[in-house]
Amino acid sequence: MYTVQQVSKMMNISAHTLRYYDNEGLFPFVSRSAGSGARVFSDDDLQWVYTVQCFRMTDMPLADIKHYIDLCVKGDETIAERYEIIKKQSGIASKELDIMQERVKMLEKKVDYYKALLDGTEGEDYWNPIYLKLMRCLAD
Amino acid sequence: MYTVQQVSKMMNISAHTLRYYDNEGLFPFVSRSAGSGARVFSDDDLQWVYTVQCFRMTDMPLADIKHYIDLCVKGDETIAERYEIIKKQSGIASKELDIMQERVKMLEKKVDYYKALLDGTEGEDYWNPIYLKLMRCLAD
DNA sequence: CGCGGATTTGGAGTTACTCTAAGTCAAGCG
DNA sequence: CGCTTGACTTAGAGTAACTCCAAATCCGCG
Repeated sequence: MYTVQQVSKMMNISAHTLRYYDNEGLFPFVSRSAGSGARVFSDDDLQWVYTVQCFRMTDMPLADIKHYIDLCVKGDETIAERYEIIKKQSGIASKELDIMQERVKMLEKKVDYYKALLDGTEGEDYWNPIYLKLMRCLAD
Repeated sequence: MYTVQQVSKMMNISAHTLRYYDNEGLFPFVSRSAGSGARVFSDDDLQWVYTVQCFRMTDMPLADIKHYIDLCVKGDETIAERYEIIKKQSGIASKELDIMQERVKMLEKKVDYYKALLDGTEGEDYWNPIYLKLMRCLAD
């Protein structure tokens, strides 16, 4: 069992945001401590936190995530709809990942370029080859 | 030369956002058409758009991006500071990329699991192995 | 010359945090 | 036992980055 603070550190998310998510109904099973009513996260609850993080990664709206979680709570008759949601989101995420990979590569090229400049060894122009790649990548 | 709308399609960013960025001073060299004052993007300007996208990817604040761009405009005496900014951001981006890769993998596991459920072939539990990986990944 | 379509602007609205303030509770210590 | 410290609670204000809307302007075509 974990406090908000512990989950915050473990999952790399602010305690504020965890409470906010809980208030929005994104953690349907988080219980409370007897005395002060402090949130108590179980190991299973960590799975919910991680699921929300996976969905949020690609800027899926909280309202849509809440809809998914409500479906989970409802039971087995919602499995088909949940499947569609996850499949769609997985596709979006995979595309975003490709774009992110390109951009990280670009940043690394930029680092190399500047490093060469500072060393006085006049690095090669990093723009042209990347530019072409970029246009190809975005022409879909 | 491109209009806001064309750049929007090419770079996969909304026309609204492009104007917003320009108003915030993130595109220092975008010129305007003679009559109506419409924005005119050159090929070089596309590089600025892409640079902003690379930085924004990891939620770098617009104010910080503007600072970097102001440094670029200032000239060669700011190269050392620009190098530090890009190096730092590149590191952040690379770490984020790793996290994103984990999460995309998780979503794909989830898709497989649901697909097996729907096919009636009762897929294996996807949580435990991923859970361990997650804890290892986030324990740094 | 007038109309459609795209652009401009300023400003209002929205989402998802992010923080502040005021209060509650439990543990440790003289 | 009472006090302090620190982590928790809530409601609500504030912020960043869009996101959209309304009204005005401009360009090309019939």
